Amino acid sequence: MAPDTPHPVLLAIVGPTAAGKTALSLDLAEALRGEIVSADSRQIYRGMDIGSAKATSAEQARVPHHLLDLVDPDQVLTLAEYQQLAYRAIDDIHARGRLPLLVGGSGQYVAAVLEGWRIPEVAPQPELRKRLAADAAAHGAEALHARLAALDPAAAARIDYRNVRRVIRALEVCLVTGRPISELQAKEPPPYRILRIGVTRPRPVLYERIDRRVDAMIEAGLVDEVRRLADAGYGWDLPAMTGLGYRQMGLYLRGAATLDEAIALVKQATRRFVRQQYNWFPLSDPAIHWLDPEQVTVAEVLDWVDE
RNA sequence: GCCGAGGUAGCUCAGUUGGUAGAGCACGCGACUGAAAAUUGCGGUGUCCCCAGUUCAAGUCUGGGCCUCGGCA
Repeated sequence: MAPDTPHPVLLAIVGPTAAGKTALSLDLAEALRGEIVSADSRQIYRGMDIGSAKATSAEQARVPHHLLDLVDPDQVLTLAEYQQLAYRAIDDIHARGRLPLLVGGSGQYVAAVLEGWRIPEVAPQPELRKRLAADAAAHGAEALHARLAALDPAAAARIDYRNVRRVIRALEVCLVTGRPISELQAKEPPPYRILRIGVTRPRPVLYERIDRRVDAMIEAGLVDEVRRLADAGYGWDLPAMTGLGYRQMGLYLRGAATLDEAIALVKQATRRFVRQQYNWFPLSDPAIHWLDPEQVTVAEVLDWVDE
């Protein structure tokens, strides 16, 4: 047989919010004839542009973007659906002879794509979830967790009983399929040569950038954007409306906080989010080529990508 | 200036009859397989304003000082 054709390359740009992933990925995509596949759980919503720091129309004109504006804020796009769409977009970009860049800060989305999570094929069952949640409220989280332990000890051992949301999902899969969720979960790495670039900054610098970015979002009209969504009838409990910026502006619009308080809350929540993101993208991960945009030039990054 | 209240963790504060401190938030570290910017676990934080005194022992009692807030002038 002929030597294997090398797997096509997938460039992944990961890292915490406000570190500069967008700027770097635009430069790289232009230089490498690439197209951007967003891995951002907030930029999938139409009408949520400022708060989600979505690429502007000017930026989207520079480089083709995929997986933005997929659904309205009252619609749900599940992880499994996102994963499928991402693979489709990546394969399509490859087929056209271009380079896909997976860019985003939603750790779970990135992991699902790069690690090839095989996600149990059980769509959310709203009424079952409601029943289980009521159960937990009535008899306690431990009782619900005990139910899971009876059906799937391995899964129960991995999930804290107080994390009711994840206990419910695990139970949901076990009850619907009749099989333990822990047996249905697997990883099948996708057939790409994956290069991971992590964009990072010293923590204090990052926090400073967050503060400035939130201020810029306010100036760009975040309050109006959120008001428009609320006026359109999107409820504050929707997943889309609980995102950073939207939730806190909601407090302001409902009179539960002053604008200054709401702004401070956005900044604080974003810092917390950054810490959570580093759990998905550890600085110690040898698979990630970390860089600080202040320390390297795009040309140097390109050299590295070329190997 | 007088009267009152107060100074304890980055912030807001709790601290029993004296036995060298603790909550929330912040902050730090983790988990994560169809809600994930969600949900969730763990963990420090420290001249207890300063000086002197009483005491085996002072955040706690006494005296003095400094500062903050409120009221009255």
